[in-house]
Amino acid sequence: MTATIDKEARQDGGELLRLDRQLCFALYSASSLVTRLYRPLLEPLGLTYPQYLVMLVLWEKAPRTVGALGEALGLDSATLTPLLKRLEAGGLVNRKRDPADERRVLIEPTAAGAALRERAKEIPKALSCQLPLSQDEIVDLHGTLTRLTRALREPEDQSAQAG
Amino acid sequence: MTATIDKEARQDGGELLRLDRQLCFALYSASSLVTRLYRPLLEPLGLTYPQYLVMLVLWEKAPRTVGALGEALGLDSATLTPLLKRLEAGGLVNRKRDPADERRVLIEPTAAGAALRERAKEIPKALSCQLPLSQDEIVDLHGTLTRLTRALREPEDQSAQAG
DNA sequence: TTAAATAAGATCGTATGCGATTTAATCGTC
DNA sequence: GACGATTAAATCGCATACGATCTTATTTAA
Repeated sequence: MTATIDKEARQDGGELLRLDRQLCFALYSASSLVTRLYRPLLEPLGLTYPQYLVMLVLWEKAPRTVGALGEALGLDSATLTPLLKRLEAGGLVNRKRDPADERRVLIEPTAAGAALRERAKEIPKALSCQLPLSQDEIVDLHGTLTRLTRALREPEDQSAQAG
Repeated sequence: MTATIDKEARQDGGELLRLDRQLCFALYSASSLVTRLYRPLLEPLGLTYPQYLVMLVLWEKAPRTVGALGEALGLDSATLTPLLKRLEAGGLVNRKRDPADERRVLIEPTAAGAALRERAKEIPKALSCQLPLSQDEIVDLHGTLTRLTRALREPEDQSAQAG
C-alpha cells in the first residue's frame, strides 16, 4: 500500500484535463485544419466548406428536402435555411415548396450547380495529396470515425444492450 | 480494352465525391457529435466547448497572452478576444495588459475560474464512458489525429529542413 | 369535421470561426 | 533619437452552428 499512491492525489485529476490528452481536442483540431486545406480549393468554386458538403449530398441525389439534407449532414434548419438561401442567391440551387406537402421545401442543383460538379471532382484528389497520412492510415482513420459517428448518432439503443 | 473501362468514366469522379468517402466529413461529423456530448456536461459549469478548451489551457499554465492561447488552440485573436471577454464577464478570467509590453494582454483564471477546475475533473471521465470505442481504439485514434494535426501545423519544412 | 397534436421550415439570439483591416506599442536601423 | 517595419490585439464583415420559438401545413382524434 505504500507504493500505491491514491490515483486522484497522484494525478490531481490534472492529467485527465491536459489538453493534449483530450480526444475531443484532437478531433476538433484535425477537423479544422483539414477544413482549412479545403478553403483554397473551394474558393475558386465560390463555395464554403459546409456549402460544399451540401452540394456533395445534392449531387448524389436530388431533389431533397431541407430535413433530408439535415439528416445527411447532421445540421438543422436553423443552419441550413440561411446557407441554402446563399446557395440559391449564388445560382447553384433551386428551392421550391413541395406541391404534395407544402410544409416541405425541395432543394435541387441548378444547371450551374450541376456543372460545378465537374470542377469539384479535382478536389478530393488534390486534397488527399496534402494529407500527411498513408493510404492505410487514412482508411483506418476513416473507418474508426465512421463507426464512432454511427454509434453516436444512434438514438437510444441502451435499453437492453448498452455498453 | 472491352473489359477495361476508363477509370474516369467508370467512376465519373463520382465515387470520389461521395459524402461517405470524405475523410473531412468523417472528421467534421465526429468532431461535432463529440462536442455535442460535452454540451450537457459543460452547461452546469457555464462554459461553452471552446471556452472549456481555453480554461484547460489556462489551468495548465497561466498567465498566458492571447497569442499563446491562440497558438495552443489554433485560434486567432478575432475568435479569442470576444470569447475571452465573455469569460471575463462571467468572472472566470482576468485580462490585463502586460506592463513589460503593452501590446500584450495577459489572461489568467480568477479564483472562481481556478475553482471551476475541480468540477471540470469529472468531465473527461463522464465523457469517456459515453464514447463507443475501446481503450485501444481511442489511443490509436488519438495518436493518428495528433500526428495529422502536428504535420498540418508545421509551416514550411519543404525547403530543406527548416527549424 | 373540426380542434388538438404533430411535422417542417423559418426566424431570433447568442457564440464561434476566419479573412482583412485597424490601432497601438515595440523594434531596427540609421 | 526619429522613423519605418514589425508585432499583438482589437475590430469589422460574413458565414456557420444551435437552442428556443414561431408559423404554416398536415395528420389525428374526438
